[in-house]
Amino acid sequence: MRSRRTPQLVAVETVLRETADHPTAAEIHRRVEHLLPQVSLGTVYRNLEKMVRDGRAVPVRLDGEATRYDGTVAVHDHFVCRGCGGITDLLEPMGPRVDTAALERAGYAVAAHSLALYGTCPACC
Amino acid sequence: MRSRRTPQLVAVETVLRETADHPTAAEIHRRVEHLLPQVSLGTVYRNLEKMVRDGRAVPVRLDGEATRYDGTVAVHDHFVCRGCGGITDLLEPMGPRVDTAALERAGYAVAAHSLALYGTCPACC
DNA sequence: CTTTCTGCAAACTCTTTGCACTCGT
DNA sequence: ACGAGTGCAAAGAGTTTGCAGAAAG
Repeated sequence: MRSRRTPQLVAVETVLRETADHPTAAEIHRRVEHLLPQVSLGTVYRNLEKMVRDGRAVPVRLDGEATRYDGTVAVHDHFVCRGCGGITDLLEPMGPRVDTAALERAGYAVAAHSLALYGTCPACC
Repeated sequence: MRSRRTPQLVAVETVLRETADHPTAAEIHRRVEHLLPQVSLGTVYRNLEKMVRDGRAVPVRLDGEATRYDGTVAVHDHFVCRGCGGITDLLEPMGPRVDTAALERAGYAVAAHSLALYGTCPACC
């Protein structure tokens, strides 16, 4: 037996898949309670952790806030609007180009990166 | 009276200025205790916070770890080695180029960014 | 049936804060 | 001497974990 598809796991997956924002564990818990009233926060954390391990969710850590979870699994960056607080996924081809040529030339092997851009989004003028 | 130059503040500044690594508040506390044996962790936090407000230190948040503090105040990025765990400041001209042209064209105003690169440093081959 | 998963609550880590006292200026 | 700063210890926020019972396969 490897992994069980419990209603709690399904509910967390559903919530994360059906949202465009980047909810924290507490926010996900609140939304899951809608479907499964007695779900515990600990279980939400355990299922999020499992989804991250399985590559079905991505934890996003910004500033001094709690960890947020992203259902968009493809490699991408984030834009954080200082006006509305919204977090936008930056996927290709809109995403920024990160050029690490100088670094690689110096002997660093770059395997991944984590990039958040801060500023004002079009809606916040 | 605006701001006092207490021995505790001076000690935190000294520790942060004289280190190349990126210590956490707890590590800074341990090193400061060397100079001022009875310093409290709360005071270290308060002085770090003050230095950050004054632009004399930069908080660095990576992964799931505690906040680290960087005495290098110039805008720069970080490289985190998965081999040795070391964190390297990436200053010009070695730092990566982040090209946000596509984003700006779409109406986003980018004011700042936070970028960490992960991989293997030259020393860890 | 077995083993993973759950709910609950306590524990843990990191950080902040209230209070009375201290000490720069 | 006055108020910013300090030590201490308690409180907060976020996250993890031990345990006994529930339930998926």
